Amino acid sequence: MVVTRFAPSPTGYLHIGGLRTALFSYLWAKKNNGKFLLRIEDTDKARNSHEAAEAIVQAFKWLGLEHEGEILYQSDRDEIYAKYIKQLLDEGKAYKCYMSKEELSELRETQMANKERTMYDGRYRDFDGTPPEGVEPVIRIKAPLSGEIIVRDGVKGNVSFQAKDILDDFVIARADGSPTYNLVVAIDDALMGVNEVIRGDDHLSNTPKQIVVYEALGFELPKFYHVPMIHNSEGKKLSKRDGATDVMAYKEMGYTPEALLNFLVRLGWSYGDQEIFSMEEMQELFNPKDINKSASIYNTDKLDWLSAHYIKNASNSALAELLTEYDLVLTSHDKKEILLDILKDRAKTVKELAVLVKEILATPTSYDEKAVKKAFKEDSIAVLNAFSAEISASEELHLPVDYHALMEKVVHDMEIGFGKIGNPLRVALLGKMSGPGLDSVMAILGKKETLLRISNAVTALS
RNA sequence: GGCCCCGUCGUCUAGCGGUCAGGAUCCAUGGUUUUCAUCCAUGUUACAGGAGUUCAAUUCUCCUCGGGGUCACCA
Repeated sequence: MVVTRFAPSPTGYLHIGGLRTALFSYLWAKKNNGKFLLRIEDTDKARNSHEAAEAIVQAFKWLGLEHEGEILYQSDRDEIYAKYIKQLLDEGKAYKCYMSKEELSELRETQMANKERTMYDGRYRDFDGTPPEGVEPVIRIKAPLSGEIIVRDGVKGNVSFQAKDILDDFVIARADGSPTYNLVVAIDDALMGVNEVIRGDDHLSNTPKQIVVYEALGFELPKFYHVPMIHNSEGKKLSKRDGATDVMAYKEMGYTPEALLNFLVRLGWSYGDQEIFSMEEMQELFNPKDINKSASIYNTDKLDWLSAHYIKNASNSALAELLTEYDLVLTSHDKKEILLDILKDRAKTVKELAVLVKEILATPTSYDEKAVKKAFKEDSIAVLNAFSAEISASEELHLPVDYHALMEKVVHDMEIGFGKIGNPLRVALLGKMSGPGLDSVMAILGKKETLLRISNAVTALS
């Protein structure tokens, strides 16, 4: 069984990059009928992690991603870590180091002055004398100091590190006894049964250290997949400074989960030439072996296109449901079907759709100056009045075709081009030059409102 | 700086020794439309550079260059 996890450190909200690795992990678990777990990495107790976890859960909920079981908090697991620290100590695989912070930084300075790699020198590795007074020891693990560590990575291939280049006896427990990251990830992943780790490739260089922990503890190594970073337009790691990185901001902007997820799944992953993926297809087709090796730049052009695509292809009832978020409760009285039919291929986001709906439903209170200038010629008032008269005289006006017939009649009777009625009528009905088909607009507005808008315009623009 | 990763159109990507280097997006043009949007069609734009290996390299190897990540008693 494939068990994956998402293990954010609590930064307050779910980040767009975090969401992508979460999505990859989720999809891979689902594809294999496995489990997708959630763990909060809050060994730093200063932060309010439960609030952050709540924000993450909210975002997952919006997106329809579900994690299995309870959320694990590392801050609740001190005894577990303590137990393993003790085990390593007892087995002689870790030891207490009494080096003070001052001594440590002194060592670093010397090493830097000599242009050497800064590393712990192992001075307490085999210490059995009397510890110095007044120093609370940290606990360091005995790391191999020579040889090779190979990270077998499903994305990058086998990456080999030389122990002498990167390792030293790193700290696994601070002076206050609290465990450090490289220890707890290994322990938690092992204990949670996580056997496929999908995470950002900024963790690749940490992986050898975690392998040291896995091996010291006798745990089986998971399969690693290190997915490339998402960069900003400057080519740097995407950060909070880069604008909309909070996933929930996309909800605010009017994007739907299906659009956002589809956008994200194609960032760094591909399946031939396919661009559109439903949630079902993602679960069916996703495979981490197809993840790209290189970083990608965050650019939301395609998100807009996808979002427009999904709105265009959504059912009217689904759209109406989405619109309730914008205080729009459409009833059949608003000719909901016609309204959404003509508007849904004009909006990139639900938010835009809401604006378009409101614009049509609201009686214009002003007329765009340029549009008036362009659309209103000498005979425009006469044409509008003639059209008005036709409407008033008609009993059965329901469908767009009914109104269209009247427009054609006026065009024919007055021997004018279609533009002669279309342009001024558009300004009268909508206050501007652009918009959906007028016959549909009038069918939505109904006879009474149509007449009102025409007479308003005639009065205002005569 | 050490170590590690990466390098195909502006962007997301396909490619896994022989392709007119494909798709999508963006942009531009044309068509459809009374307008705008949609839609359709067309077009511009890419293998970072240099050595090898090979009959043949975008593809394999090495070097250079460029970008990124990481080097904590942060995660």
